[in-house]
Amino acid sequence: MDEGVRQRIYDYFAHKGMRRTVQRDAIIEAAFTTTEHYTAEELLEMAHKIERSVSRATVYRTLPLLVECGVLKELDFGKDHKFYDPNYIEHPGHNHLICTDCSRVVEFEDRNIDTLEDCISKRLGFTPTTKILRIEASCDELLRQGTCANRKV
Amino acid sequence: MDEGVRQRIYDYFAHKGMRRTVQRDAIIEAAFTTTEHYTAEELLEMAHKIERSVSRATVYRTLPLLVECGVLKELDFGKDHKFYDPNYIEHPGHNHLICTDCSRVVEFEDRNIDTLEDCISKRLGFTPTTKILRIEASCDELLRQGTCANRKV
DNA sequence: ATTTCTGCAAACGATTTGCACAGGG
DNA sequence: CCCTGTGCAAATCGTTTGCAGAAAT
Repeated sequence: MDEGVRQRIYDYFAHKGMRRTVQRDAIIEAAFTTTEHYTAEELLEMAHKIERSVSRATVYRTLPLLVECGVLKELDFGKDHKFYDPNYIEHPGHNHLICTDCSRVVEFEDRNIDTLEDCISKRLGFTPTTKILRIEASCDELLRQGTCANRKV
Repeated sequence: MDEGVRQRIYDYFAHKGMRRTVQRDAIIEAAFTTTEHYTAEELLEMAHKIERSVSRATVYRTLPLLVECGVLKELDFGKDHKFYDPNYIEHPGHNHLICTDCSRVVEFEDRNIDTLEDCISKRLGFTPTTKILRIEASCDELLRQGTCANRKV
């Protein structure tokens, strides 16, 4: 995982008078050795492989801290459970397109959308702090060829 | 409430072989006599004033039907509970800006955003079905004058 | 020694569901 | 009559929390 991120987390924890523990280390390690989105449950599973003593409670207690500290982004896909996105630090402005056919999530950035969002906010008398754009869409390839290759972009 | 909406709901219900009941009538009435967003619990409270016999279960059973039928939109503000938006039929493309200072929700439409979202989707090889844009923002007026008038736009 | 952390299991809160009865067609 | 709709209360499920012991500083 990126050492800058690790340092940022430790600094944040230290700043809050929080201690370093094997459980938290394992959770942090697990949280940033993937670029995929995950749920709390999935993170527990990943952290558990690194350190057997990690419990569900500690995962749930650590996740909000990572979000607070700005290294992890909480996502709301309209499902019952939340998702967490470790790619947020590298691509802070990225958005999500979810394929309604295969549930694949495509991340994308667009400077024009960003600018437009800022303009609209300003016009309404606000300064944006968080902008969430989620597009649900059907796969054109599936429509044309009857098969969704689930290809990486 | 709008009679076209009412008719659309009854047609949809009839089409599904569903019956008309005082409880559902009360829920529908309550759902469209406001232009505000509400939670299932709040809708129960409103429907309850119209017809005392409406129960929580029936509200929860009716809400998805109204969403399915396209007259109500389910919103995800990242809170624990869902919100429902009765303004969706009149302004299908509208988006939400949430004030982080006073929690007020401002609805807005923007043709440029719409077009841009379609273009991006196409470029990625998809056809958008649902586009959700949510902006969280701080109030400029509050910043300048130290007070947020919570004014209507 | 002092304070934060931990796992466990119980609690939580919004939503869903099984059931037996009520009521629309 | 038949079949759908209902309220109630219990169940569900992701997440949170109280607690007593464990570990970090």
